[in-house]
Amino acid sequence: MTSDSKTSVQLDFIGSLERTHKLGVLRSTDAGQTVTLMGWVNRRRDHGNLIFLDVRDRTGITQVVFDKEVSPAAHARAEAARPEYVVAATGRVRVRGEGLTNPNMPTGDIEVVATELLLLNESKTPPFPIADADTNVNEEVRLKYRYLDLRRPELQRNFELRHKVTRAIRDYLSDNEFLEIETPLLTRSTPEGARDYLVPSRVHPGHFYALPQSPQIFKQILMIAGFDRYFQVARCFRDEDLRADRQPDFTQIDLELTFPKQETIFRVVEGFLRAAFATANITLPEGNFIQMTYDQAIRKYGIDKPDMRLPAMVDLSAEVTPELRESLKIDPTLPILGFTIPSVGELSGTARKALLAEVRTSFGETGLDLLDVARLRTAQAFAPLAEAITTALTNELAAFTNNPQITTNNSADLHIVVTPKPGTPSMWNYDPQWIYKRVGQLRLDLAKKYADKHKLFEQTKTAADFKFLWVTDFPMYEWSEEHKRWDAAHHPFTSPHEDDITSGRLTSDKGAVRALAYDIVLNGTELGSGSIRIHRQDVQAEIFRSLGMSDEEAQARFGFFLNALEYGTPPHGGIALGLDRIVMILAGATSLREVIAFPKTAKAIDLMVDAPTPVSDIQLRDLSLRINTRS
RNA sequence: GGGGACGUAGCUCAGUUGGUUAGAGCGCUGCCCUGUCACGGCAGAGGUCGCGGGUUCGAGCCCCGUCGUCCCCGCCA
Repeated sequence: MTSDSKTSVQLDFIGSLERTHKLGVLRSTDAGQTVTLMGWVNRRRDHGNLIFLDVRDRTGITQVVFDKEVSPAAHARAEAARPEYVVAATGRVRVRGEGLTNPNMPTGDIEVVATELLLLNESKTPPFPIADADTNVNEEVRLKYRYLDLRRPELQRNFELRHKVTRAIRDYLSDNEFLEIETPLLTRSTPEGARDYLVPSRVHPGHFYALPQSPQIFKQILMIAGFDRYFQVARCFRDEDLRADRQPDFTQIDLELTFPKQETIFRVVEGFLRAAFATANITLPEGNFIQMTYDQAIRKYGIDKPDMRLPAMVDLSAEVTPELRESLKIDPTLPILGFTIPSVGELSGTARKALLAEVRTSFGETGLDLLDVARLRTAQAFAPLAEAITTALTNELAAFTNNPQITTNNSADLHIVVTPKPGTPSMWNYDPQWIYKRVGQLRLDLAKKYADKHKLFEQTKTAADFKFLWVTDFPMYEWSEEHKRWDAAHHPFTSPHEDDITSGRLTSDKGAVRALAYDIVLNGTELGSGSIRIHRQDVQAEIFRSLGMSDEEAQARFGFFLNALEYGTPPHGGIALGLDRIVMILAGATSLREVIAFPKTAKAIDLMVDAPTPVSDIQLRDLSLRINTRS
């Protein structure tokens, strides 16, 4: 503490001194060279007449020795050095003697015997240690002192990885005839979708720019303009509540191309992901990523972004005979779903009952219930049912377990079976889709709860950690309870399947219309989302109408775009992937904040620069704004 | 908007049933130490227990409110 007020350290000017090597590079083959190293003091070990300084930069750490007998002056300077001081050391590289090497450091075979030390800058005692790799510091402190947090090797690695991934993607797309084209950040509000960040116009009082939620319309216009293939590492802005994997401003790999099939786009994305992962020394298997429809995803996983690191759900309807259904009074139109959480270990009877009770409580008044398979087995009448269910679940697990990461061990696996309670769907006011989703959620909750046991979420830094898939044929429309209308599930420029247009379903059966829209999913996280776009003005107008938008309204909102569509728009489509999420998963991080240099808190505050802030009355007056604080 | 967890020394945390002067490890400061690499030894400094109010003879601990951080739901075309 008192060091903070200490001003006695005499600092040195750098003069004409030049750095000869970075701190991760010297090896025994460099022995004998005279070198000048510059960096931060990682640690100081003071043995009196012998002092060791570990000097650190982004590339690594090198041990510098100060021997009073070799250079009393340098030794005296080293006595004053403290952690995070910036130093320049000159000396000779020496191979360390027998028993003195450090096998844990790449530079551990050598050390530099210093003849001179310059203290280029001092440092206050950092609020948290930079040198400790396993530091577990409150994020509030880390974000306030982000410049120190970023100095930690762990984060430096994350940002090196991010750079490499970004570069690999840029190179791959460039090599495949994509042009990187920038689009404006000051643009116009598009009323659908997330809330916009708005920027008031000084020149046009009462008018606002919006920061783009994505470059969607611009990239489509670039296709109309004939650029053929476009991409951009694009900043995007959405004013919605945050999560561990959601920041208000974030980066997308945005791309669009003309005359594509869905598969054209899939192959491009698979190509650049393979290249990106290769830079992290992860070789993704050859061949296309697996693919399933939205409908299949919901039925097998209860979610549109399945985590393929876990076994799927199984519809056990076939195992429950009609007579049994009758006697259990379970509605025949509703699914009975089971799934397995592998390798949770044997649960005692008490533990099993407690778990089931907890789950039942979480179901609340939803009309779902659990079958206790273990108990069913003990009742003679139901033993065959228990057997059939267990067999079905075990078969699914066996299929899944082609994955060498786990082994099947029946008694250690947790089987969960969810049934609708006796009664009709109308009684409980749900549809089958809702059941799939609820059980899918339970599957994820329990998998998280037992993550330490099954270890399926653990990173081994091999390709087996990363389970990609494409989800296709999303619904075109989504019923909005809030607005009592059909909204575009993806965005209103998405093309429906052509036969859904010709069949008239756009008006007659909106819920059944499938879009040429697709997501790419990695380990249960949505990495990206795209679609084949509408390229005909008449179809676009019809879609707007089907969304309840009058021609006048469509003109007012998207007139410029509808006009552009009338000048020879080629068929086109594309996708955008969250770069931050790709890097996060690749880095083994669980929060975007670990891979964004200057992230915001859950309340969208930047704790380092302290943003947002109020602005002066003069600024407000220039913008013709008045603050009306809500009470 | 809703639910949950957390907030005590610079950092990570402990703090019993409400009871005297609030502790530990790391870090920091001073001294000693020529082979350490999480160096070691001795001594020392460091606290508005997030903030405000209440209950009580007495509050880090109980109650109410508030602020902040994290996680989840809603929301995120």
